[in-house]
Amino acid sequence: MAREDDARRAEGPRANQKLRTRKDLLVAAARLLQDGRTPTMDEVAEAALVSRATAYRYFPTLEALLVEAPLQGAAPDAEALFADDPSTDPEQRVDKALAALQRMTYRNAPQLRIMLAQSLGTAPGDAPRRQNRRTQLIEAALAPVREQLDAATYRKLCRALALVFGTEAMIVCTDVLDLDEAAAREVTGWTAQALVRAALDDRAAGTPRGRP
Amino acid sequence: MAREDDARRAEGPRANQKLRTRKDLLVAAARLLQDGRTPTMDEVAEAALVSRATAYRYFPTLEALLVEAPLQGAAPDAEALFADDPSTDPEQRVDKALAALQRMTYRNAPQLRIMLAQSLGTAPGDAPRRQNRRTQLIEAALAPVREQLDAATYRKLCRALALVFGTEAMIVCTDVLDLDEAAAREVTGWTAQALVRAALDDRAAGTPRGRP
DNA sequence: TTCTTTATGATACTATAGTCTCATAACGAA
DNA sequence: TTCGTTATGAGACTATAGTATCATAAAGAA
Repeated sequence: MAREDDARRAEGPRANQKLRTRKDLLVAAARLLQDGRTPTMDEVAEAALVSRATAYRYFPTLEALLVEAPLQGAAPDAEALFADDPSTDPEQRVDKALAALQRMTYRNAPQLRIMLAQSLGTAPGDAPRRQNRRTQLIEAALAPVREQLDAATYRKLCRALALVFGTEAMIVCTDVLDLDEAAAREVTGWTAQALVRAALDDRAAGTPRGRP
Repeated sequence: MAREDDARRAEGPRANQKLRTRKDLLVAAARLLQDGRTPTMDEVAEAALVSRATAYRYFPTLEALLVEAPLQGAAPDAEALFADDPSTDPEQRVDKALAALQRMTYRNAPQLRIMLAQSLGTAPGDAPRRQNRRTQLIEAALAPVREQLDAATYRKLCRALALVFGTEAMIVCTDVLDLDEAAAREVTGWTAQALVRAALDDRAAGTPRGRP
């Protein structure tokens, strides 16, 4: 019984002790990740006041530990974000959702980089599905106009916005374009706005590719 | 003279020998990467018929070697792509460039995934720069309209298109949206087209945010 | 050919990831 | 309290990344 790959639901004896140890490791990892560098398993274990062997008893790899480390400010909840927002302007709502997600993304950039790198390593087929925050957010922002667009256009807009909304867009802005957060905000905001308008124009024009 | 961090331009004596060794390492790495797994420095060195120590004389890290490994079908050369293309329609040219890059991207998807994962591992500051194919391609496609746009709009359009043109867009389409290559082509094509039009509309409207 | 220069190979070294084993200390029940 | 169970700590072990050093073989010039 040396290995217990998933101790998420602490069962059996000493459940509380195991939950505490697990939480201590995750909190320690998150705290070290905030500094922007990838800690070693030794460092996380030391910060959590446990031995390295124990750390490996709870997480099979260092990455598994880092990936589960809690994100600061949690994910922006789609429903909460628009709960008391009477606006029906899709551009405004999309911009609001994008801003919220981007704030979270940049705040947790080091962790998200590691999580993305991890998911890239495994084959896309058999891989554990990536958690998908963006789709909910995008659909919530577009809710007021969903009925105004035909299904194909709506789906296309959702997909196009997914290119702008996630960690990957942050990676492009940082690593390829060398932009800071404010500049990234500007570019992604303009892009999202252009896409929403284009979808609405598609509706107005009738034919998908038609121009006046 | 143990280290020679950048032997790209072989200078001094035995220039040819050094060029050959360097090329052998890159070719070996590329061949191993085709299989979809990340090779060790030992494996690359052995495949290239050199010692591990020599491999480190040419590339400071394994990552630096893998990142420079050549891709199948080379990168679509921006100048060659538009050399005998008289078209000045920016939408058409952008679409052509996007199609060419995407073909290459999907052809080398496994290798590009590894390369991206590698580059994500290191901090964005001190990391070895990622090779950047997309910017040249985008600028070549937009050459005919560059003068028609003010500098800020042009720059914004280039950056926005960078979100759609690279490996990251392929990752989003595959891992998040679960699209095949054809569907990805459709979404990115529509997105790029919308962005080009939006930039041209910005010009027509005078004020960046104005709508008729 | 011979000699100098230098790219290379061999090897040892440290640091970290990850696995495994065993002894111990702490928990929880009696 | 005592006692059995078990989470933990300590440490050895392998594999790989990366560095450093020294001897050798090969290139190129005389």
